[in-house]
Amino acid sequence: MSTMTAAPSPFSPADRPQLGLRERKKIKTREAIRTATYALVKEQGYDATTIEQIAERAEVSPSTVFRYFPTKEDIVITDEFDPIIMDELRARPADEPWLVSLRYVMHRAIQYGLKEDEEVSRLRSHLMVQVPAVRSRTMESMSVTGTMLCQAISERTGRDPESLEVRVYAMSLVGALMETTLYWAEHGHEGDFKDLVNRTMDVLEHGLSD
Amino acid sequence: MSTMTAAPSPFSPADRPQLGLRERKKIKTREAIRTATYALVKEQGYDATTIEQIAERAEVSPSTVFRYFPTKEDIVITDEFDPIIMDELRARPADEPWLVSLRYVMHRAIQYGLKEDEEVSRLRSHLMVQVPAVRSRTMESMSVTGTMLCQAISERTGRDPESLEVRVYAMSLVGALMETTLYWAEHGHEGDFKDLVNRTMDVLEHGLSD
DNA sequence: CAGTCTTTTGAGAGCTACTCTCATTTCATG
DNA sequence: CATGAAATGAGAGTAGCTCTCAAAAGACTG
Repeated sequence: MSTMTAAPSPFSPADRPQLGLRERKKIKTREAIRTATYALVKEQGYDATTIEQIAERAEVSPSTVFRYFPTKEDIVITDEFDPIIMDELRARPADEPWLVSLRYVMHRAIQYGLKEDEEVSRLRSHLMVQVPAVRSRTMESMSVTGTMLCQAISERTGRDPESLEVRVYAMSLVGALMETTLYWAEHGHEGDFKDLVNRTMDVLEHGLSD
Repeated sequence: MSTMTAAPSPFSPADRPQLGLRERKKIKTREAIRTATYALVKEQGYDATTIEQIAERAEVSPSTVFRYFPTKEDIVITDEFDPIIMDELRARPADEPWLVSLRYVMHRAIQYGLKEDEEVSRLRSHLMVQVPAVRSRTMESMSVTGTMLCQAISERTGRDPESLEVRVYAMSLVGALMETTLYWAEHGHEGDFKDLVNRTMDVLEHGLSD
């Protein structure tokens, strides 16, 4: 999911020879822009990094950067995890309790995301804390994740994905996970993120009461 | 709270003669900018409205607009409800169940906000749906509301306001209310917003199960 | 392989949100 | 009324982002 840590891309272009040269080049360009951005941001900080610099290092024109990413923040936050989470959720046995499935899939996503490139994960959540624009944009992208979750919940429970109840439920979940990520980053990424997620899920299940 | 509807200002400058001329002028300028913005946005839409136009109609210079509001979105979304909600929460009897207090205060806030200027309320939530930048900025400001809620929860329950549990709880609540506002706006503001909030609180209390 | 068609790219102009500086005006104070 | 502090306006400058158009590069057909 968008709030979660993630690697630039789950697949390298070489893995998809079935794609035409055009498509493969596009994927490479996309990765080049993101890699350049991460490097520059790490060197000089987010605000000091301009699109022009990113374009230069990625060896494309500034126009091309905007063609691939609508905003500067998107270069940092975009990931490809939403569909993966969806698939994982669908793959869970239908009789498994919803919250159990959710917890399991979250753990999988964390495992997957962190393994891919832990440093990028941390830089990203760090930026969420430091740069308001990135945080805003992340939250914005979370609403996409929320919509996706609504769909998943609907498939599992038969409820209307457009109903207020489902939407509220999904959004409160997404908000909670966002806060968990922030909390983790604010505390220097210490401790196991998985444990934090567990505690978060506990709060959502039982409230603050116990 | 920030996601909630609200009037430009709860008090008119005339009500505070104890303030110096300087302070009163500042309040007036602030209101003039906001009023001008609402009018222009209503006439031409958000994106088509430039800071220059706003400045012209408010009869100030563009520099002054930025001196009062850090970003264009802030002109639209800033409100003064967070402290009011805090006070209301503190005023509730200490032995009242937390969720009851919360529900009560939410209703009060809605009542208050809608009465002040219903049209502005609706325009604002409409912009949340239509303009991504406004939605992002609203979400951003919600984290402020979330922090405030953490404080309130802490005062009521004695828990650490910085703990993961409290923060997650507050943020899921805020996210849920945000989604409720969006839902209301997407459905043409039909029906009683109070009822929607009640349903939202039900979901938060009991989950989707029942 | 040549030629055509389509997609992608680069170059550059242009808009606007936003920042910073400095001179001027406006209010507060003794 | 004079002196000091704060708010304003004017203007220059930065950078994100959009749009247009012509050149370059991959895809397809005879």
